[in-house]
Amino acid sequence: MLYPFKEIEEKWQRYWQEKQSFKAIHSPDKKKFYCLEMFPYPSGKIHMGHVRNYTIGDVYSRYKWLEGYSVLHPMGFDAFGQPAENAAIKNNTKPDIWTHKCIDWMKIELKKMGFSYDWDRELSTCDSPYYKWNQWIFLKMYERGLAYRKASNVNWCSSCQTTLANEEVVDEGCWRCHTKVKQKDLEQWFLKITEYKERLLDSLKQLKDWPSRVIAMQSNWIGKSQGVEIYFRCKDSDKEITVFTTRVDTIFGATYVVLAPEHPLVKEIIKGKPQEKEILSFIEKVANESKVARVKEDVKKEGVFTGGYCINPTNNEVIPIWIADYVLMEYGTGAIMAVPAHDQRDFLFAKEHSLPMRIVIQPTGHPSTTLRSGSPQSTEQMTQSYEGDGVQVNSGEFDGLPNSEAKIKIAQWMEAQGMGKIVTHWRLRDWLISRQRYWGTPIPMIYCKACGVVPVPYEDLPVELPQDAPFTGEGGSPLGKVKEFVEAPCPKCKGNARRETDTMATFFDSSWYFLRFSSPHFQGSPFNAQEAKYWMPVDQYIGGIEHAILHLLYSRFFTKFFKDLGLIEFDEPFRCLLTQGMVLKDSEVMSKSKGNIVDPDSIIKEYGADTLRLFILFAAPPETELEWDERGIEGAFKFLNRVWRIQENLKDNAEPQLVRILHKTIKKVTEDIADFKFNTAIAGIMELVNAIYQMGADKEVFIKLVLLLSPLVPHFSEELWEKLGNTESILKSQWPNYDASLLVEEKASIVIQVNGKVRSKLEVARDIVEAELKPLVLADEKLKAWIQDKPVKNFIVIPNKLVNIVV
RNA sequence: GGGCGGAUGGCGGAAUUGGCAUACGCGCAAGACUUAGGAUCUUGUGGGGUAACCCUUGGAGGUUCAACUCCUCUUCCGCCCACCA
Repeated sequence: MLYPFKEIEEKWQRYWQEKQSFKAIHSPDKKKFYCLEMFPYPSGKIHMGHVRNYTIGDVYSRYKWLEGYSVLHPMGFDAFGQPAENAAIKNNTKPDIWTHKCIDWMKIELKKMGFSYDWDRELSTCDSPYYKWNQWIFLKMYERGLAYRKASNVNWCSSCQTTLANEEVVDEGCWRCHTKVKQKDLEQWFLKITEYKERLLDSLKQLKDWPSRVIAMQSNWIGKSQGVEIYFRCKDSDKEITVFTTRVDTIFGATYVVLAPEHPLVKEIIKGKPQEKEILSFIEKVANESKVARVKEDVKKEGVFTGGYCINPTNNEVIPIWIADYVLMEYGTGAIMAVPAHDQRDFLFAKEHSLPMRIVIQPTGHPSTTLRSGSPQSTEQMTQSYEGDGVQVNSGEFDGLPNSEAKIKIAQWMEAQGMGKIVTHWRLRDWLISRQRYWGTPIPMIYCKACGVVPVPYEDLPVELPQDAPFTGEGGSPLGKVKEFVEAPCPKCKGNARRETDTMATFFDSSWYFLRFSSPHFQGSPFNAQEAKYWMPVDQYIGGIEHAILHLLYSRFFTKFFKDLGLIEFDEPFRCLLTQGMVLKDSEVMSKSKGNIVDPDSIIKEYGADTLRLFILFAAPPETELEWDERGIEGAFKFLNRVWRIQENLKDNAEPQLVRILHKTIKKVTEDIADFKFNTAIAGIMELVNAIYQMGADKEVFIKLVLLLSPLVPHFSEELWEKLGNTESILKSQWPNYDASLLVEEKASIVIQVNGKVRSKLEVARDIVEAELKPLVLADEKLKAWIQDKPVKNFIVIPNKLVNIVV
């Protein structure tokens, strides 16, 4: 009764493997399509998120195969990283062995889903033929000054015993284990991604087929803001305080200056002042505060007066210098000019400490502005700051100008007078890649007492990761404890030297793997330029939104770097991007801690991979969250059985009406799959199946139905395809075309509205002219009651669709 | 606070971009077949009303012959960024 999914799936998985059905072939005469899903971390088990991600990519790849493209659809493993070390400690094994075992398990599960990967191109980032090129890339970056070492205050996770990039700090905690991050000084390797900031921002414009929110997130992360740096001379010394502002139009309203507590000038300013002691204790207090607490909105802005004064260069006014916790050393210059009348934080602070304020932007007469701002005429009346637009007042020669105009004029004037400088500020920081971990790519550098920092020569690559290292889980780089690794001759003077014992952040590994897939076994360079030229860029990239910033930004950075090396001619790696939604159960993310995980393997056992694929595709559009529903799985399974039974009752000839529906379905499914609307594509196929149950299908219709299903439920379709008498795989067939002439019906069903409400329907000849249609409509009995004897004011006709009679 | 995205039956979700709201599936109900049904097939299924009809896409207005779709205001939810100067 039920279709034998188990035998079918095993049979076709074996067939595809034996026939190498998904081998990507570089054929210059054919259009290529590179479909890539973000490769997984080999934890050993695939979860529903993987299943969803990879099913989407698989359907698209198979569809492209049938459309005649030469398809590259590879899979690999992002295999370096901490869990392998933790597992090594816990299970007393080696990270290498543990990881490869996990990869093997995962491959078995991926194969059980019937994904169309070219397994000959498989790669793992933890294998030296791959990470050798990480080292090569690092050396190239070093040569060009893009990799550099710097002692710096770094984010430190005491649980993972490692440094973290700013991007890896989430809510002040480690992105992996959520332990609170501390600050620590260490010599670290950085990549100068900031050198590419303008290009990374500008070429976002090229990415027309990326989700707009990913573009926005990247753009915010790069954080370009234009403004002016203003120099405030201190009153009693030759020191200068530089502040950054994006609102230079409010400069005449600056009534005090605020420094971050950590600002280097603070100590000098307060020296010898009566308040010195009090201020130092305030600074201490802020330093001990967690950043989370400091940033909390409801917390009062705290600050103290330094006793010092400085001079506003635009009007020579002497204004006090304060210190406050709401000014951050990490942003801008660590100092601000405070304009309480036009900045809400400054406003609250000024009220609290009875500091003066001055209005310099007066809302214009425009009612909406006035109403919303409350348009106070004096500072006493103000209950909040006014941050909107208006005209300049109390601003010297700039009075009367609209502030948007004044902003530019004041900036230019100040620059000309040497009071300040027009600058562009960026939020993007250089990328810290050093990790005090074992399971990663060794950074190919040697420290020699005589020669200093010496790069490992290219011919000595790879610097292999030693098999054995002590894992205690306690501080420092495990590699530092492996004597044979650490001790190395200096490449320059051949004297005794030490290797770098830190490894690279794993985001390095994943920043170029998509290029390696074009020629995964190539020996001469990270990838074969000819192959990359044919296959790249990735035509469709699919993965989770959680990688919207880091992974995608780094990959874009590396691609631009490769272009600068002359290895490729494009500078954006991913043409189209799809970010799939998460899989939820009971409206919550599936996770171990919540204990609501549904194991794909158990679903495959009970219903088969095709049913799982079909459910996941049908339950929601790919970009939205997907609510797991056991009954939905059963529905998908029932549908496949319903299709399976059709073959038992094929007729000799299909009715013309069914053929018409078939062609409509082909059109719909083609368009929907091309647009990733798998849910409606499947709904369309279900309608066709319902029509077949009504009218009965012949073999021709059934063949087309199976073809339409084949990207979605491949094993099922291959089996039916074979039963239909085909001797070759359905993959060798072609995506069906539809006959446009069959889509046009002879009759048109017209909806008739009276005053915009549907009152009747009418079957008329297609493309009937209005003159003929009108009397037919007006003769309709059902309309009589609605029209009565009222005069027809308007008679609106939408051809072949609708008539609206206005009375 | 800033940015982006949402809100449609009991549930997941459709709606050719301004033209029949609720396609398709789940669920539910009835019937057929059956020794049996948690299988299969058929039919029904937004709400109210005996009915004619009326109401319905978070809420309030507006534009239009016609609004889930466009505009204004508003409420709630999700995600990302954030004392960003």
